Amino acid sequence: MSSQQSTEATSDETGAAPDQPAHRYTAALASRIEQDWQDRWETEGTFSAPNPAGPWAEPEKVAGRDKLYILDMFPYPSGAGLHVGHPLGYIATDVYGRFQRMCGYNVLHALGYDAFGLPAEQYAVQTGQHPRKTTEDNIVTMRRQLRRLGLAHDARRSIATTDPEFVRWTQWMFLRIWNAWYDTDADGGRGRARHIDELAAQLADGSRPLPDGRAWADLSAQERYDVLDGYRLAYVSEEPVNWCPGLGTVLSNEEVTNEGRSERGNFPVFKRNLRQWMMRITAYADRLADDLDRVDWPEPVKHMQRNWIGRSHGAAVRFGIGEHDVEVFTTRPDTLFGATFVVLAPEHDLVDVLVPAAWPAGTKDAWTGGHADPRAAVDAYRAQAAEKSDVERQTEGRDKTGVFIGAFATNPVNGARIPVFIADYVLMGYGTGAIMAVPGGDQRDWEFAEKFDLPIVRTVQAPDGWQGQAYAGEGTVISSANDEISLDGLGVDDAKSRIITWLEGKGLGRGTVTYKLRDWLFSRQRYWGEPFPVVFDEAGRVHAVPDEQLPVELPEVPDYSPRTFDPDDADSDPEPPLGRVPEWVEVEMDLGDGPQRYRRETNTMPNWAGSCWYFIRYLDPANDATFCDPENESYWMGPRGQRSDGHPDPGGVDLYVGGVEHAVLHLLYARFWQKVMYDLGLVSAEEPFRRYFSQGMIQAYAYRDARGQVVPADEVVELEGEWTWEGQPVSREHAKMGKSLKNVVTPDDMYDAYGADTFRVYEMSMGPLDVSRPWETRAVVGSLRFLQRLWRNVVDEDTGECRVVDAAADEATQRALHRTIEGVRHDYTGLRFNTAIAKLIELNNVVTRLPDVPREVVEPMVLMVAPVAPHLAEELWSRLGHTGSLAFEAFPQADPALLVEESVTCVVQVQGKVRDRLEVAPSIGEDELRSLALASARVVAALDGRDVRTVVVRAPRLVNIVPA
RNA sequence: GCCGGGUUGGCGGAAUGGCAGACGCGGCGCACUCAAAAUGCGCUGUCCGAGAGGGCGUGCGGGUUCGAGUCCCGCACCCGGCACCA
Repeated sequence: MSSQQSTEATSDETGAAPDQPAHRYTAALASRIEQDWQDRWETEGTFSAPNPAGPWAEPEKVAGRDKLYILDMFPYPSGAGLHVGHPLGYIATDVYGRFQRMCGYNVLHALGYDAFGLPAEQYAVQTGQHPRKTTEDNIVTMRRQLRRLGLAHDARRSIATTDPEFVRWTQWMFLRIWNAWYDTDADGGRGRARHIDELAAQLADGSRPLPDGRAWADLSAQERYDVLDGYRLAYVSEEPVNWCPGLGTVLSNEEVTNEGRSERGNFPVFKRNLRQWMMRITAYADRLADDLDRVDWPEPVKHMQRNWIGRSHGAAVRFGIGEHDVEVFTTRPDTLFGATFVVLAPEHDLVDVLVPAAWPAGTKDAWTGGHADPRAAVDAYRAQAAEKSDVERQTEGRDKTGVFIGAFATNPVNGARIPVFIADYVLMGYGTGAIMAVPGGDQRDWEFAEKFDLPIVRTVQAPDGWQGQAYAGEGTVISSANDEISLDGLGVDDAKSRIITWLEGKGLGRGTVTYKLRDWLFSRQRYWGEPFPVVFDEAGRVHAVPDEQLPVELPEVPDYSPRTFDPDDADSDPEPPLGRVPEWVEVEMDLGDGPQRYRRETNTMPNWAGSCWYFIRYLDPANDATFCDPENESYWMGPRGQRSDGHPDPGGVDLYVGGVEHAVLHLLYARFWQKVMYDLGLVSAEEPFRRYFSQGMIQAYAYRDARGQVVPADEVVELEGEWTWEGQPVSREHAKMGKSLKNVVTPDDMYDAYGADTFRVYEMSMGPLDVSRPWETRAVVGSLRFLQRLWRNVVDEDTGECRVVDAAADEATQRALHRTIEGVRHDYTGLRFNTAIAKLIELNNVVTRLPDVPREVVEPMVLMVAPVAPHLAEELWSRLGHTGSLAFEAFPQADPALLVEESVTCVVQVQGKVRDRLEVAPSIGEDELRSLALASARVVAALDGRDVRTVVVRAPRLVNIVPA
């Protein structure tokens, strides 16, 4: 802020610069007004939203009004505090909420904190400070910063995911999910989650057969447990993860370098199966994909979710390998005749069974990786593959690697004997972990075939002039026939269904649906998260902690870091921080069959857990009997009949605003969680977010000197188009705002130099809400000037008196006012705040030019400004003689009679180029306009004697004359 | 690599397939002032022209259309996500 402050600071200190008018709208005055109104809103409870039921029920305020539930993605309370990028979405939802409140809605808007997470834990590791302390301190700081923004939130509803009462219900919901299974037959085949006891009952009475055909009565307790466990929506399983013994933690792919080492510490990382909690989100794949049709979300975000779920129809085909079978998954069964080898994921179970003792005759040298026998080749290749991340393995264009495993498969359609490879471009996590390679139709297979000298057969006719290698497009099928079936001459789709029918008839395969979506890995080896509300008995079976004992709270630990191991010890097992507190882990409980010893789960839940349902808790945060009274839940989130497109409304939050970086994971997890709760009858909304809007990011410039060192952005000056710091030239780059880039600007800087209202107006006028843009402090003054001019139109700067007159406004001004009302309503409704503000500035500029300021114009203008600059508007509203807050005043309505224009400008083009403009009546007819245009001297000159071929008339705005 | 998005004056941006650059920042000029600041008024895409006026212009290459920033095809660059950062 240093560069601006020289002038602003003096006025701040003295209240007003010596020769400035006493009642000018300065940052100092703005701050006084803002804090006064914030105090008043707080004492009067202006923005406390009434509930229909429970302790905050105010039925008389709920009756007769529509409700509107507005939500922001809640922040992580970071120790770095807020920068000017964070409030963007909060301001936008606040403007929208204030606008809709003035339009008569009962608006609910609150903000909580997503307070579990790694940064507080890492800080704890470094300093020994308990994460709860750090987190609470940070929340206090953020609350203070946010209060100065003047957000119309119901502060009673602000909760943190770390609050014991919140954790209690998160754990309670986890147990409901654990105690549920997905009945794929329910609801006409759409499927629905049901209580696990209903499954046990079906298995017991025989209405649902056991997978292996045995009778329920014949099973041991352990066997019954295992069967049910295989159905639960939350389950424990061995899953491949990036295990880093040197750090003692599992890492995300992002934290693993291309060399297969940890980004932090540069330790080796091993791909290993570890025991993890999982959520069976895949059971919901179809509903998660289908129900996107029922929500009002940006199309690109729906697209990303559909791609993430990745539903594809294909076939599972059995290839015989000796006496074994391997099932491959393909989306292109029509290309089966072109399959010239089989590739398994290196981790595939069958590999060990299939590997022979020696290379078979005819093995090419290139296939062996230089190893003397297949076993050695496979082991070496697996070790190499284990060091790569999934992203890296799939990178196209990367040199294909793999090794022959010494076995041959039989292509079921033509009996061809084709070699079996393992290669890391095939992933265990997708399909069956095995593919039939069709180099003629798949570029990755083509590259592999070329490298390993394997045959290439085209089965789809590529278009004329095809220059590429593999052809994956539409076309006519060729070279695809045996004694029983021919696909030749068919299109791709027909060939697919024909071959699937044939495979099913022969028992060689079946049509399938597969998904890219994988089950959700739900456990973390961390301290600062929700403990799992379960215990394990001596047989390793899971038992729920009884509801009345919730929440299971985190114990104090001697050390917040996990146990670390010899960096090369791939076989070590993670020991999370909770594992180091034996007196917490070992517990004696009576779960119905007498006191017994149990072990607690030492993993914790991921950060996502709380964010899957926090918005439901806002509705009824003081309720200690249940997570939310059903009457409150259905009032704020319940479905409301049909959507305009005919789909049934799924219910949910009315407007959710947040960063597009959450467009896939957070939104998908929350949708899954919501659907489980819906299926179990716990909530009435089938989707959490009826409407979602993704906001852009505020970026900032960062500057580096010649050595590449970051220099403080606020000390960089522009000299003749060059950026310099202390006289040295520096380079500029687009970046995020962050301490390490020395380019942070905070809301507090803005409050001090301009006031909160100016800051709000600037953030909203920078551009459309969904577009990212760089922050530029020196442009903020434009918003201050706008508010100053508005202030000056109402208040005499010298006397402080109201200078508004009661005489009527002239007609042109009235027209301008009503055009503005119409436009601003439209823009606010569509979240186009930047253009709304532009229209308000234009209107204010019209008023500024008038000799007297008429009340009938300035009052609606103040009301229209109120959503973006609420404190200033409240102050002006009271100076205009009103008592009480304007928060519930009706938003102005345009008079249709004043919206029709007296005359319009008609553009006359010759061949699309503007040559003349005519002022005409809005009602002018086509023929009259055509004659007028053809008579124009400029048009005649532009035609330069050429004949007229066509005249396009779009009365009253445009005529386009096309010469011969 | 895969999925999604973007590219318009010196800068942020505006524009239901119909006047490109609303509004704001910055810059220039004028008024007020002893002066400066503040405020008000005017100009400000670019090139040619004294002017009237004209040529060119929305990342690059093509296409559709009476007419394209906007629609279609191809390309370049930048941003977001890729499942244990949140």
